Amino acid sequence: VIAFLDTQPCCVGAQEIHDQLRGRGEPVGLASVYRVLETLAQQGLVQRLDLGDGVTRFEPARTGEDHHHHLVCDGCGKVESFADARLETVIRDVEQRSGYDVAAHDVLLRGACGACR
Amino acid sequence: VIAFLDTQPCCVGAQEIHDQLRGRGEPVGLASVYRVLETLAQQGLVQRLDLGDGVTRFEPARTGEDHHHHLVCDGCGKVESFADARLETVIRDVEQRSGYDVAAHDVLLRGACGACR
DNA sequence: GTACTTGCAAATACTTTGCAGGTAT
DNA sequence: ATACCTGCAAAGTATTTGCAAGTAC
Repeated sequence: VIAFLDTQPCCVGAQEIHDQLRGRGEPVGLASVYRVLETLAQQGLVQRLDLGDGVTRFEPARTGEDHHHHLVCDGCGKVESFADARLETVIRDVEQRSGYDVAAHDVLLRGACGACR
Repeated sequence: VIAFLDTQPCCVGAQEIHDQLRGRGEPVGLASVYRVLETLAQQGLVQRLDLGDGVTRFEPARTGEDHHHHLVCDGCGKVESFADARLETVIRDVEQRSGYDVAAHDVLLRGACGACR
């Protein structure tokens, strides 16, 4: 599961991970996938993500260069990612003023993609 | 349901709405609550929100002055809201460059609140 | 009467847990 | 032998849907 996650550029759901691993011959159970993800999430190694479709997704919590956020198309369900340095700066600023010890942040944009407009 | 939502300063879950309405004597069914929320969400009158605990929350999509985002405490589950004008400006900018017709955006910060640190 | 709305109960979908069998030390 | 890990099946939870009864026009 860890090796698979590491090859993923963006977020994936537990069932998707399970199907992919099964597809390549790994006899792993769905419960084990969830258990691994739970452990990794607790340690902050993967980030939990909820895109609003009822499926919890996970992605490696890469530091720095690969940090990104998500754009979801309400029409076709497509998920894209984007990154913006100014956005990160402003968020870091908000975090510092919040009084919280912020462990993670997430920005979600939803709307119609170019094809669905 | 609409009247109740209108009195809510921040997001609430469907079951919570149901319990509250029942508590004040309204004999409404849980399914109807979900149906109303679904309709309102489709029309863009309420915003769907996923805070990561498996419960979908809803809040009135108020224009302008009441627009805010959320801070969730991983320790005690407390949810707070915050607003930041600079953040909105930067997000609007990202939205325009995205190629999407963005209908809604959401920023979620999670970490330890002052008491839980 | 027709069309729409309602609440209940059943169904669905995702996630978590119990447990028996297996592996490593 | 002890402690841990695994997969399957069952349980749990949140949400959606089918349907019969009720309401409005």
